[in-house]
Amino acid sequence: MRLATWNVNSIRTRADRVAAFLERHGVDVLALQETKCRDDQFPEMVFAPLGYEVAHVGHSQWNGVAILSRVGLDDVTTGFPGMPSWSSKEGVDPAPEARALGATCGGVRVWSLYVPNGRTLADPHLQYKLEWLEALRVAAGGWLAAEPEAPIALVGDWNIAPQDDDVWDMSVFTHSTHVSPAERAAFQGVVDAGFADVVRPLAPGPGVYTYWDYTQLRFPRREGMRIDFVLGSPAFAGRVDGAFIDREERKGKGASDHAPVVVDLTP
DNA sequence: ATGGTTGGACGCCAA
Repeated sequence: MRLATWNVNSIRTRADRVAAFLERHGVDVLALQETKCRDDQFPEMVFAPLGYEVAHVGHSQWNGVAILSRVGLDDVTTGFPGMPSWSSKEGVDPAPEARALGATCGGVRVWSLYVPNGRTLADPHLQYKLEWLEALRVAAGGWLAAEPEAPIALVGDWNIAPQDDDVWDMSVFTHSTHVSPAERAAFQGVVDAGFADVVRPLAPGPGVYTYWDYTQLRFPRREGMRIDFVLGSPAFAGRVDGAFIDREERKGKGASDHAPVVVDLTP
């Protein structure tokens, strides 16, 4: 089974590109982040003829996560237990955002995750990000404790560069989110709960990234960040026999600022 | 070249 994750940065703008990606690589299950649409706006009609079922949660023009599968799509769950809420505006009650979607596809429990950005070190959004990751650690740890042999994949845009090699120049990030000790500790907490990065061993750095900012010619300058990850439970990780980052997808007109991350599982 | 991308709610916020 071939599983991929991709922060697509608007599914409506890039539906054709996503369809071409699915066909080109024979992807069975694709987790998407930043679909940037409501459920009723998701272009399911592009993917149904190709044989993919779609699960999506999107409340507005922000966030939005989906799972496309041609090997079954069961037990769809929106959000995880304990997931924090957020409101950017004073006077507006915090509510759960469209940042987590779970489904069982071909026997694998897949979670499409869009971790909050954090914005700046002083922004309340960073505290939200840390609380969100802590709640995920607790929830995912519980799933694994209940079913130690379950193949579970936590995939998506984690908005964290766990290692110095995961950015092109650490000196640029001295006062930035994504590399702070608190964020890295929150990421490590999920790893310590039993979920391993299954891609890094097969796509080692330095200089291997999944995201390049649209500005400052970051992509042609090869100035990127590794912030999109496939974290697998022991049963999942033990079945991984291939992985790559599709850097070609970042090229050309109409590219997302993220590249897809692809993992192959043995049957 | 007095800017520098892109996307979505079309005026600015978010990344």
